[in-house]
Amino acid sequence: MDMRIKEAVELFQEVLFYGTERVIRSLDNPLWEEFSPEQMQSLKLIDKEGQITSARLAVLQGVHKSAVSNRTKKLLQKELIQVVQTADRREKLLELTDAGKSVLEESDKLLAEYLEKLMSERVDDQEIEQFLKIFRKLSAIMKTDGV
Amino acid sequence: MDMRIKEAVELFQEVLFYGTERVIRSLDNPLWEEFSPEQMQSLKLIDKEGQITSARLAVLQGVHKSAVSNRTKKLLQKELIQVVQTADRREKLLELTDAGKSVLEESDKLLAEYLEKLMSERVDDQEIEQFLKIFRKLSAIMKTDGV
DNA sequence: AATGATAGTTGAGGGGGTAAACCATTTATG
DNA sequence: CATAAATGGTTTACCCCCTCAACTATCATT
Repeated sequence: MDMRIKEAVELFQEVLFYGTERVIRSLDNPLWEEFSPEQMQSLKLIDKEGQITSARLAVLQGVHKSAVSNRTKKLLQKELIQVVQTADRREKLLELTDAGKSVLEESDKLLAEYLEKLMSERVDDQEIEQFLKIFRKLSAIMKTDGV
Repeated sequence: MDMRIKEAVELFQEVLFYGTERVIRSLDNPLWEEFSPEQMQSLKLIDKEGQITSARLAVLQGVHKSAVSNRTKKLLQKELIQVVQTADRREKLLELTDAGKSVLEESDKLLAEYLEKLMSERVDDQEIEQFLKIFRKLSAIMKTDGV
């Protein structure tokens, strides 16, 4: 039992904390070089909600509103998102532009190809099921507490 | 099959790309606030190898040598590592100081407690086995290609 | 000795983040 | 109704991370 925890600690650090970072950095597709992971995540979240406020985006990404404000400015410059004014003139709703939508689609497509290739090469069918199961669980856990 | 890939893409992004970051940021232990994840990873790698060169550390972390040089300077200032001169006077071997070792130990202990609590609460025994199995596989995949 | 390769450092430029101060606007309350 | 309090965002200062290219120092080769 103790050994298992020890192994789990090593694996969690290796895979989650450091491995992913290394992998992201090594992605050499121009799309992933032009837009940061956090920017891509913003697009994804905005897309999911259709329209979203800065404040909510900050909660979903788990960062301060100033971080979102900063990122939003960059996405606006790149013309991937646009702002819609609401009745409450303090708040601004963010939504994707057509360019933003196609960047997001393209990114998902690339990632899908990547994973599909990887899985077919190195992971058998039964393992894929287990992958999904474990990742569903992780996703659920990460959403409630932090891990 | 197509649906599974689609779900896998979502889950990978949610868990690996964004979830982990969010979790790391939410860790409120002073240890994790004082030292960045990359700094902790450096300590872990230096510990594993006993003594290590800048160049090798860069390869293991998957970053440019300048990034390592920069980080090394900070770890030296915090007195977590020290430099040993070799015959080849161009290269410097890094090794942990006693302070560095105890920081690393403390960090591993905290993480172990964290995971243990988490697992016992939300994950049953059989799932833990699956977790380990999947993460071993992921770790292996990440080490060879990037994901 | 001269050329070339190797180990690290430095500096510019851009990504990420926090925290606190600061507008603007809306809501609540005396 | 007017003033105080709360809310949504922006800005600024400061820190960490990274890459890329230029540069120093040292070792190895020819």
